Amino acid sequence: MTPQVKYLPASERRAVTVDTVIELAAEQNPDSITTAAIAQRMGLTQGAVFRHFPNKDAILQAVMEWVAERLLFLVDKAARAAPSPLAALEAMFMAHVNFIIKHPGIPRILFGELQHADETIPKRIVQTLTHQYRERLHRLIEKGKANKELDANLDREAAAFLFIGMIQGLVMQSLLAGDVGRISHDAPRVFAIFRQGIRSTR
Amino acid sequence: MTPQVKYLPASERRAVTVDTVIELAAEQNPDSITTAAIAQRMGLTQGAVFRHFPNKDAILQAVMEWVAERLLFLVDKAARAAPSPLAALEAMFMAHVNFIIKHPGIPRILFGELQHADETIPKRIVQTLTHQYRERLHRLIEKGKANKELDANLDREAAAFLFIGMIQGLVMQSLLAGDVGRISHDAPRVFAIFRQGIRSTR
DNA sequence: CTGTAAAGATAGTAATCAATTACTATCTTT
DNA sequence: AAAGATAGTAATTGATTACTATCTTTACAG
Repeated sequence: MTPQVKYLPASERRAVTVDTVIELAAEQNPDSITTAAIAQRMGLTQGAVFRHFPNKDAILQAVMEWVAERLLFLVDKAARAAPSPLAALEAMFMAHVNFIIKHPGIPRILFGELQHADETIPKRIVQTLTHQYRERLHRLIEKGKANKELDANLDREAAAFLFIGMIQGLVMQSLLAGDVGRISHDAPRVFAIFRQGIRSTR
Repeated sequence: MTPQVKYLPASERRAVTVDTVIELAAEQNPDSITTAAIAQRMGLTQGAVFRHFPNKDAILQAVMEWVAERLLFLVDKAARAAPSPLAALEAMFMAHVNFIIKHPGIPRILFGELQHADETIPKRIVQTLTHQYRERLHRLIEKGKANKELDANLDREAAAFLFIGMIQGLVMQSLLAGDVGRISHDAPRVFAIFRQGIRSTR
């Protein structure tokens, strides 16, 4: 996908490298993506990669930073455009799901990072991301309670948990089936049950 | 944990190897568990492992088979002992969660397997497992509908999805926090929302 | 047009890991 | 207790991988 152009300015090369890693992660186990594979996909030799990153971890770190920034941006945009807290939750959900459909490699990289036992820098970025993500969910849920849209007794932490869990589940099933397209089919149906679980009982 | 005894009969050695891999997976990235590490943990040399398994993949395969069999057994037992379909779903959920708390390495191995792009044998075992798991969920949901416990219009596939997704989410959060104990605290709260989402609206 | 700094190519190194092989220790059976 | 079977050892091999040192090409400013 990403064009194979030589002699890019350093900042562009770093951006292309990030794109390439995400692209490769959609096709193979992210942990087994070699610097040689990244270079080949860009049309460079392996050594050239190290002109732009001090080591391999720095590449992954750049990927994680891009993902965190981009995902939060898209999700915020979707939530802002929604007319009510509950609608915002659904919009956020669908925006997240669509982001994953567009970049199927990303959840795989995320999962892979979480596997590492030690506290790597990429893992810390994921932690910060999910923390900020949960904060947004908590805020929307409280607004929904004030709004009477959501059950006043709703356990907001558990609800935020379930929200993220739904996405996890969708991703896992699509990994199992090897079919990313299924997600867009299943996502609204799953959200419907969630909605029933959190909304106020009239 | 597993005792370091030499000259075990082949079948026992294979069983100990499986235990050891699950043990190691709780401590480090499953993909980076080397045959040397497995051997060392058992008190053997690296080469000895290959006396009992033709290659490394066969070890993982044995692990997956053990997990699939054991999980389905525990989950079935829990469901059978429950007084109603909805209670069975909850019992199944808690049995699954407790299984993971006891063996935190297992979900990590599972995730790791799903990452592989090609159709490996371990991946196929996971597919079979989740298929059988979903069948059980579908059956319980239909029973619950007949029983009037569950909403007659409930989308059973989406509900099964969400059920598995909840567990995924709990596991992922515990991986993030590096604290398996949190699961037992959060699991019932998350299930409560799920219950609200699927039960019949009286 | 040309000098130069940045980007990339080439050709390595050291470390790691799965797998193999020739040999040895231990158990089991009769 | 001898003989055969089973389990484990020690050393090695070939492949892979992140990373590096040195040389070459390109883009572009003046």
